[in-house]
Amino acid sequence: MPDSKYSPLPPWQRTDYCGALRARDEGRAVAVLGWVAARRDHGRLIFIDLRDREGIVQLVFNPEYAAAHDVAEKARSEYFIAVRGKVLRRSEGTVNAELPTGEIEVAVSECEILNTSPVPPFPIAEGEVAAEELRLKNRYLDLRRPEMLRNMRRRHRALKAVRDYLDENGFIEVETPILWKSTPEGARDYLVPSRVNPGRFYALPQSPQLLKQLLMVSGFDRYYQIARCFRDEDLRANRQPEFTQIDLEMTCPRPEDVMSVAEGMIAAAYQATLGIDIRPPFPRLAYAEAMERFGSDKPDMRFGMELRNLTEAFAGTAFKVFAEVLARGESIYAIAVPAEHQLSRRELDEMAESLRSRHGLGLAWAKTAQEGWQGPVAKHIGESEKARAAQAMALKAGDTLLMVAGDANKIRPVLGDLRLALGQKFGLCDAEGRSFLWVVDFPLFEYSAEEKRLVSVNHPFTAPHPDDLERLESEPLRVRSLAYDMVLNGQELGGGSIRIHSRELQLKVMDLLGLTREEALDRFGFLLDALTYGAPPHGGCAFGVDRLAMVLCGTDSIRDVIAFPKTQKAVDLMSGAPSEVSPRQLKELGIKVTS
RNA sequence: GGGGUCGUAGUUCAGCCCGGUUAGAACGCCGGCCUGUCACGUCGGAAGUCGUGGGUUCAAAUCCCAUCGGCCCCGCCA
Repeated sequence: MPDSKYSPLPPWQRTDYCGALRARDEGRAVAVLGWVAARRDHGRLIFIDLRDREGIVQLVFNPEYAAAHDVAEKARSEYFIAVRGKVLRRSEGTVNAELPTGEIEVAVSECEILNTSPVPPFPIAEGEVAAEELRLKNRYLDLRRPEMLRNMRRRHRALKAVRDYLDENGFIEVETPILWKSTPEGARDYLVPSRVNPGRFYALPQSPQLLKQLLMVSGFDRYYQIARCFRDEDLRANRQPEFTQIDLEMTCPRPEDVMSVAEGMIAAAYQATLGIDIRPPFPRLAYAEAMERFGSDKPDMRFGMELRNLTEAFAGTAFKVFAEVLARGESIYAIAVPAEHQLSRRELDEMAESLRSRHGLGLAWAKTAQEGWQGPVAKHIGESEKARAAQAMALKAGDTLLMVAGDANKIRPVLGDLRLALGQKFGLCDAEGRSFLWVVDFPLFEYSAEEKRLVSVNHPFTAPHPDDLERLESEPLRVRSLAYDMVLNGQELGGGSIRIHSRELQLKVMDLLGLTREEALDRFGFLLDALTYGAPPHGGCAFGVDRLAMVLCGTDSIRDVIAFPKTQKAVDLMSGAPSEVSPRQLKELGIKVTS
């Protein structure tokens, strides 16, 4: 008698998923197949909780069916078994209200073990979380856990909704190459050697940016793709070397048109996954205002504690530290911690020390009270300045004022980080809160001190704001772009821009970025040529699928929404990738490994 | 490249500061008993390279150094 374990075909087909059985199925003869989640052996009566992707159902093995009962005695956790039996309504008092299937059970008449299992390296159950290293080494088991299955299904639902939405709005899904051209600007590329062209390399795309622009030149009018993107940079809790973007592009849109499509898309994803009704349009906030009020281009607006500019309030101050900064034409910004959230002297000192060591900035703090300001700097600050500051900040007695002096572009982000840290510390961020917004009017360029040249804030193909075109050469740093980022709770979900569709303007921007004509033609000649052939105005956006899935699943780790993620050292613990390859493979590729 | 943190039965963790008994607990696992459990119960049992290497010491899970790995962060991510 051959062991059923070796038969590639199950003895019978399932009629129902375990987790889908309900009281309405009472009396039906059913067949279910699944994994043993738990076994309770009462000697004569045996109960097995059988799990499949839809949930758990209780099986009852009665000694009357001796053969099935014998098999059940041998069954262990995570064995894969097939049973046939009858759905029975549970008697009064044995109903399990915790389970969706708890009103019924399957009385088993036939049972076969289709495969056995060693004791799993960690429990496969709701609410049990093992060390992540173990989970990643045994990812196929980790994915058996209901939470992970739920996350992956929610991700699927979101993408399905996005696809349906974009299809309904006339977008055509087009696949673009994974093996493509290295365009060294931005993140490091993953390179793939070409055997047929020794010494040459493909690059995996950091995004399909240029390809989708070319599709607009081709006349697709509206394109989208669920695109895998690759960036060889260090990993973070929300960053993997390969990730997925919803990439879309349209012909002749205004920024509002792209934003409106994106809002509808996100709303569709929320509706499909969580049944939550998101109501666009989202507020628009200019970059300059975001920096001024929140010290961030992706502000978390679930709470206040906004930055205020106190430069005016301290004009003519006798406080030396501030006076020196003001003399240099720099600024003083502050945030006020409301009286209901008190910081200890020690916490304030630690905060100051952290600012000093990480940014070389001093923190001037003062606690306000009826009898005046308290703190190390209080006595150096004049009463009229205090009054002006109090008015500017709308201070109440008991508030703590945190002030930083220096170059506005440097200190505002520092205060912005401080604001976020305090918001977290005091639990001001409502976990259920959803604060969507668009940040618009980004600058086109910023100055890179490291490279001593202008660099693109977004990417080199972003169109300048038409109102600022005449400043392009004279004051490039004051030119805004037609770019927009969607921000949710302080995290960038996606962003995009209207692109440059004129060869001349594109060459001018590349020139300002320090690219020579030759370099521009060498790297981007195909794009520049394409633009000459009646390229229509176009623009679009890209959204991070993984980050969206994180938000929808309520997790802080991107690895919880990716089936087979990599560790912080970019290793796949399950397969061992990246691994060494044979000398023969290397030789064929003309590659010599030197380290 | 840098900073922080964790690594002890299959699992989750305690023990580490202040070195000294046979390294403990819970869950899981194995065996016996058990016909209404669902975290079944009950009786018994097995189970450890204290990440690895070196050093200090009469003696190291414990102190020191190095190293490997997981995680978080800075740099990096147009």
